[in-house]
Amino acid sequence: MTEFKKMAELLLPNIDKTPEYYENLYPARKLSEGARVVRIAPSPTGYLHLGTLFAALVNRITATSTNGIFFTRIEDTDKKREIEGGIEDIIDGLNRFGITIDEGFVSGTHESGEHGPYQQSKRAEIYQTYVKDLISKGLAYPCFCTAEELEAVRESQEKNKIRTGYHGEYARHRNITVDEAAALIAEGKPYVVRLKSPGSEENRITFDDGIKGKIEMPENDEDFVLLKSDGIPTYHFAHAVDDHLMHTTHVIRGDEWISSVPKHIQLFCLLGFKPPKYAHVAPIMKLDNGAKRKISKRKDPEAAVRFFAEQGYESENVIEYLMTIAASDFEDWRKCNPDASYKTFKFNLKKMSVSGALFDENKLLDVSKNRIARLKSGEVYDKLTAWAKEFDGEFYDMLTANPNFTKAMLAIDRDDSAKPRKDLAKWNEAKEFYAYFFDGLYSNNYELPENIAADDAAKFLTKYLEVYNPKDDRQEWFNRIKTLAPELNFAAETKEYKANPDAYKGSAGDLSTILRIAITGRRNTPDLCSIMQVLGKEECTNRIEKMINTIKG
RNA sequence: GGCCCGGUGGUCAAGAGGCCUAAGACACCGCCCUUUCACGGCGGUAACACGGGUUCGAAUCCCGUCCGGGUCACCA
Repeated sequence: MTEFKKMAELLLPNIDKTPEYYENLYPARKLSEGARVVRIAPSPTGYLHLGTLFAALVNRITATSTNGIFFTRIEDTDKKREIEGGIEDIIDGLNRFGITIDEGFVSGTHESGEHGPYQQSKRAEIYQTYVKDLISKGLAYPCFCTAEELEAVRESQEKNKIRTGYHGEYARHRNITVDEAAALIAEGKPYVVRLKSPGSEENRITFDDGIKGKIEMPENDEDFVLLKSDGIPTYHFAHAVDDHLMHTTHVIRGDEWISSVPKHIQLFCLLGFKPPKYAHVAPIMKLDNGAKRKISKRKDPEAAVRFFAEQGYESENVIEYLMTIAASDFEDWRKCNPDASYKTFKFNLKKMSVSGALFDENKLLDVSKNRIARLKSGEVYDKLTAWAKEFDGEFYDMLTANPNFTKAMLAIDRDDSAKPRKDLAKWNEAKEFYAYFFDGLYSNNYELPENIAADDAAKFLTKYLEVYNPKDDRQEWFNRIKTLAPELNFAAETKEYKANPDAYKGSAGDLSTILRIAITGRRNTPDLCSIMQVLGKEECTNRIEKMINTIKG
């Protein structure tokens, strides 16, 4: 038995499987030509945030547009940082945004697929099998350095302006013998397993990034950690083993990983795996005191996807916005295909931006408005009440007390309009926007514009009550106001008034403003005639009388 | 600091040596439409980081400077 094999047996005596066993267990996928197998590998160390959602979306549409597979894998190798409910929040969150998952963790609690388990904490034996193989080939070894020792080396390297890290002559345990290791183990010393990197800083490696193009970097010469002292792999090692065994073809991930690519490529080669294609997505940025920086889940409330739900952004509208960032030609496509699902958009990784885009809430608002404007009142009702049910119980009760009333309200300037209003971008704006339809929200202090005298307002409203007919259509409704205009010394036609402003107190438009204030307490609202129809004769009459009395009293 | 990547209006961006007098969208401003607001229509302000090359010709290619971002863990 060689020294290396002895070392392997010493370190991992209980591992009796071989890499071949797993190679046979997870045979290649049968997929059509050009199909891409992609994945997202979140770690449950926090809640679903915008960056993860974005990466998931890009992976999802890549799989969709190539008839490939999109799977999820939970990277729970860092037990210290893991949070309760993290998996559920991320996976179920993805589902809520309409990101369908073909394989792996398809929900927070269920996994499916032939290539599992899809949770790294359940794959320890697999990783250890490959590590054992590496050790037995002299490509990995145990390192007994303590954190303090490592830190001391790093400090001295810094002081002497030497490249920091565990490489070359600084790789202290690189040539440790079996006997030495056995002695240390017998003493109960903890250790990690490191890669014995055959690389050199002098050599350059190049790879063709799916988004950024050709990238050239020094080869990895760092004896980085494969297995932590608890026997759990680091990200790098788990990535190589998992994506090989799961037959990932394209690794699409955040560009903070670019600098690790030399490690990853080296690992794939040493393990005898074919490396996947890499594509590194630029992060979504945020402006902070004039400086651009990666959006952070700790500092930025909008980084947590929960924020959008609370605000009442429709999840599909957030996706719509993210698509505009992911593909610069998406908006043009949308213009030509207003009704199509974004999933049918022909997505091309190569067209993605190489640098990070600033998160633009104005744009999100605009995209959302445009989408909501396309909805009919029934759909708006369903979505709005679904939101209110979760985030605003009081409003929910108001909305659902009389569904037909609420739907009629939502239909104003929407259902029969060729150019539907674009006013609501997110549901938390609705309460304020529609306040005057609800007893608990409506209030009125009868504030008139400066050019209208209270007396005139009262006179007009009194006369209006005499002719008010709730059955009027829009045209008749306004005609009635026009007919009242002359006797109050207001111009019936706006043009007339504008041509000769001194001859009148105002125009019919001003009179409708008085009515609008009486009914809604506001100067600006959607179509007043429709509002009055929805409110009904009794309510309108009451509101008008109340204003008359307030002015006179 | 080393190593990577990147710099076109306030934002997202089109742009592959001549089609660039630099598109489009968001935001902003103005006008028109209009019973208000919104919608819609029309118009406007506003950009190739800087300096050197290469070339008949540079936003586009090369070099340098500056600026920004990422990364240098028993985190992912």
